[in-house]
Amino acid sequence: MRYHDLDVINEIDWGITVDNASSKQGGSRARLRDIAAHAGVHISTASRVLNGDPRGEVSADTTARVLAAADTLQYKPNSAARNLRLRRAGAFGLLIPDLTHPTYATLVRGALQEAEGRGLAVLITEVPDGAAAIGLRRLVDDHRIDGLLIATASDRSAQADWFEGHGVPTVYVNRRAEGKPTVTVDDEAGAALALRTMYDYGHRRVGVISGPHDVDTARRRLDGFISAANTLGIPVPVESCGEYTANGGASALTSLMSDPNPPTAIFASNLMSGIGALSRASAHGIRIPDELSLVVFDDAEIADFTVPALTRIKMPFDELGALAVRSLIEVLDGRQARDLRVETPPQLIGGASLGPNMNVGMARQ
Amino acid sequence: MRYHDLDVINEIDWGITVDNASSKQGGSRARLRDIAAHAGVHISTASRVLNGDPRGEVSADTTARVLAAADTLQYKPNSAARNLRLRRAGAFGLLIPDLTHPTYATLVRGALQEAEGRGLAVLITEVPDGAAAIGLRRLVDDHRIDGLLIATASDRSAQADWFEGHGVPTVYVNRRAEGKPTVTVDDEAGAALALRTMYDYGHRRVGVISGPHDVDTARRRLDGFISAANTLGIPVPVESCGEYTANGGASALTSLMSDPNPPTAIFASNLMSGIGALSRASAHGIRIPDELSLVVFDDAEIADFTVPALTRIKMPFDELGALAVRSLIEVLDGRQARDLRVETPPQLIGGASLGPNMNVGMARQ
DNA sequence: TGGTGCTTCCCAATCGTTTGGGACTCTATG
DNA sequence: CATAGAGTCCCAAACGATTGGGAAGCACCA
Repeated sequence: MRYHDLDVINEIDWGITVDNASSKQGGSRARLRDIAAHAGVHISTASRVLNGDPRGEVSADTTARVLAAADTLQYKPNSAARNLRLRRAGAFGLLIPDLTHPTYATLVRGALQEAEGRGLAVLITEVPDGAAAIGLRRLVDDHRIDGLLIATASDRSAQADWFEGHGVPTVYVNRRAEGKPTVTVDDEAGAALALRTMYDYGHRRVGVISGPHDVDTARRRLDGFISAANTLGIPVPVESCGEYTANGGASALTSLMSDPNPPTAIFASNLMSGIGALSRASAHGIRIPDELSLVVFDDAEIADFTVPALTRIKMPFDELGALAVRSLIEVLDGRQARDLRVETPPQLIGGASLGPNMNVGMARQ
Repeated sequence: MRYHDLDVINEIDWGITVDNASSKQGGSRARLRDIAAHAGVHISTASRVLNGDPRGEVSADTTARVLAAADTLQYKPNSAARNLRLRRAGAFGLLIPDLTHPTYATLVRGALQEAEGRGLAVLITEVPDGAAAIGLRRLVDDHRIDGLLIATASDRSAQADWFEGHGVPTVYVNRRAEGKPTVTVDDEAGAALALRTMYDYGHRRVGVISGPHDVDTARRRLDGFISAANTLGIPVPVESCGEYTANGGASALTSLMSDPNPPTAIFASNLMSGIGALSRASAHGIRIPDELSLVVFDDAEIADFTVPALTRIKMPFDELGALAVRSLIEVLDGRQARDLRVETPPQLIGGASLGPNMNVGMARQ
């Protein structure tokens, strides 16, 4: 009876007067029937020209008339009707672990824009790592989404099983997953860029604040960092496993700097842990970048306003979101898209947390 | 032909084999028809019991049978079909200016949770202030949303006209608007809390970094701050109009501190401008909180990891999002909801950027 | 017997599209 | 002149739900 009784809904009635009697410009939207009448053709013919039917057996003349009618009447197909007939939803789900993280926000932005351009809706759902995605399940149950973008890097998000069990086409975003379509950025290259930049500044003893080992991005960033170090022939970086959180970064920094032979530069493999590390360094009275250089993975406006501003690696997460949408579309089209990667190279953003290695003795170690 | 040709779509075919012949547990979902058959009643009867039809003329026995059938077959109504019949979308649009701002993320989170609990979808759209909401317009054109939540505080977002012209029920979130349903938090109380706290710490000469005057929240926070100052009988705060951005906050701080008689405490009326101010203070060599206290409006994880951590006013933005959804539902139900306000009081979060006024001479001014 | 009133359920139209299967009009060809 | 084959377009059945309007069954009463 009332709108909000969604499970008990019978009638809805708000302002929008629906003029049933072949209304043209009247209160309501033009239906296909209207434009068919206006063009003097059958409704199915109208549908065919509007959809570019593959049979393509409608004359140029009628095509023009229908198009003109659709234009003057400002016809917009009713997506509910179309979706019903087509047995689809015209929407994707997008699962992210945390809305407040700027990195995910950027990804979401990219996905939204790409989807918008294709007339697709994106239903965003926030599901903290380890939590059950009940809201998302409901979306699936209600046939509200055709496919799912899972942008959670953690292996321990048990979501996947349920959705696969229900036959929801899925693309994994920002992580690799065995035998499943994935979309990633070049995390290895980003981490390698961080290391090479540190190297160029004379740092030879470097540390890395890694993320949890059950998080795919954390593994790949660590790999990229270490193998770049190997390539340049500097000692294996000392690692401390953070939690991809500010607190994790903070305690990781303490841990790294309590080494008898501490690093002169540290790479934090995500933004929040980098911010936490910066904060903790300040608490320890470690001056950055004079005594310790810091480079963080990920970029956000905030990084320009820490003290000092963070030197950072900017990854194309907006493109990642967009590519994810395209990839899911391909999956839905039946094309087996596998591991896609955004090829836009990582970008070093200046900041002021990276400086030359002052510890000359170390430089030649 | 292919999924992505949304304007040219004819057929869709991915894995999900649809078993047309009265499938029960078969590949596809159970339809209403299936549970009707299973319960041995007509489809309309099934619909009536499942929806709690107001006519209420179905016997207890059949009711039980239908319910049982729906349970065993795990019936979930097809939302496209229901929406078509009901001439609605079962979804709201949510317009926010910037996804990466944690404040909006919190609001979004609250709205999502509330909507999820009611079986509603929320389509989030990011529209920077001053930009055209083309994506959102498309959602309206496609009948994809029943109503709209506009969470942009800026007056100069010209969106509203178009949507009102198209008869889209709208609720304004986080701002007041003449003659329109709005939902807000108690910005005045938050700002007043900031001032009273500063006062308690002995500050008498205070400054405020305000937001743009054409932004409603900025006006209300400034009002709350100033009138609290009046109440306590301390001089009218010096104001500098920022831009609600870090850069704006930074230059506002410079401006305030270049006063011959600078404030001993500053209130930044949003998070980013506060962070910008903090950064700039550091650049000026102003020690916080020893030489200058800083209290910011809004809360986010990041505020705990600036140096020093920010003393801040936390507002219930998640509740705001939830209330906004409820308000829009009321509007759709025809009830004229006007200016709602989340009554949860603002909360002061410690941090370390507020300290006692060291400038004793000023304290008694 | 026939009429009235309840209770309980079924019928069928409808929401707005898409699409396989004809039906009709030409023109070309044997 | 009959027939075939294009070229166009219309018909009608879906997609899966909701709902006003009966219809059937039964009890009651005159």
